[in-house]
Amino acid sequence: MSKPDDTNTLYFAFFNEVAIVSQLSGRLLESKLPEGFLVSHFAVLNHLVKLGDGRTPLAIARAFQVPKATMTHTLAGLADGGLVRLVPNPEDGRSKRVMLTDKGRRFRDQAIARLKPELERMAQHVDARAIAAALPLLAEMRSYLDAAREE
Amino acid sequence: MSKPDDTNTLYFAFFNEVAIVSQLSGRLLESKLPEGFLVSHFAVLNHLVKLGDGRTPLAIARAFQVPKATMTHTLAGLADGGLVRLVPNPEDGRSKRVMLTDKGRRFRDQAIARLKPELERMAQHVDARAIAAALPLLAEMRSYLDAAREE
DNA sequence: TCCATATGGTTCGATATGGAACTATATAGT
DNA sequence: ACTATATAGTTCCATATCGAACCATATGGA
Repeated sequence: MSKPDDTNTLYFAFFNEVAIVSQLSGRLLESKLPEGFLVSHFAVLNHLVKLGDGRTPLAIARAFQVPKATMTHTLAGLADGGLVRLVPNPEDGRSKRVMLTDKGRRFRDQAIARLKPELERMAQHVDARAIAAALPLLAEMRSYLDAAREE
Repeated sequence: MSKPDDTNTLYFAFFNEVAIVSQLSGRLLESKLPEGFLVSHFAVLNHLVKLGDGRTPLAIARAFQVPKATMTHTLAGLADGGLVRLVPNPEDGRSKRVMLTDKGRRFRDQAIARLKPELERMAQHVDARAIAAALPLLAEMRSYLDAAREE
């Protein structure tokens, strides 16, 4: 039961914190990756490991809510490094499928290994249960923003 | 009491959601700003309105956790648009103070006004109380990451 | 007072980002 | 079959980002 202005302030504060956490966590992760690799590279590899490869560039772009031009570039970087292979999609001549290479899997595993101590330290300061509790809200907000975007 | 691997997964999921919400909210805000203005511009103006102007570029950079080179550029954009003025800092010859202009205040007010309907719709789908409940966690995570960064 | 070092800010350069225009293929309607 | 439209992906371009090197001023010894 707050006044509208307070509500605005609340949402602004929320988005502000989200932006800063995103900023800082990205930098932290990047500092653990080999020179020249970005969060986006890791995120895509991780996505493919977790959900399976063979997805199309567009599907991946949508999963991360980035423009497809951005994903083209990210995938090119991964392909340059031999971490994924782009193969034609037999089911659709316009499209491609993104396949993980062994090197890509190893890269992802190594990044996680290098991050592990960091996360363990983090878990001692920021309670995992609180993280778990906040996840549904973030997912809800994501899905709302995603829907709002297309209107 | 979960296994370490699950904990890793949890934190990754959290940061992933945070990154996407940051991405989407930024785009949404930007779509309400005049051509050529970015979230970073709005964020700085809002910061100055809320906490008072006269701060130094470096102080603002730290508040948003961006490199100082980035803030130099953001402030240059704002100054170009006449939304802030950069004046010498009488207390420190190396430094400057960032002053809001009337135009800057109006710009910020208008952006908020244009965003208002959006936020009201949002509040009907994503409960303000959940937002309020999640804020402390985000702040805690921010502050942890911030501290971890400097080690 | 001088020097060493630290700090605020800018410049430079290399790269990521994302919108718009484009190409190629697919699908739907006639 | 033919045309119109939609969709996957790339290319192009303008701009944001950020690390590193740099300049100017400040501060703290000796």
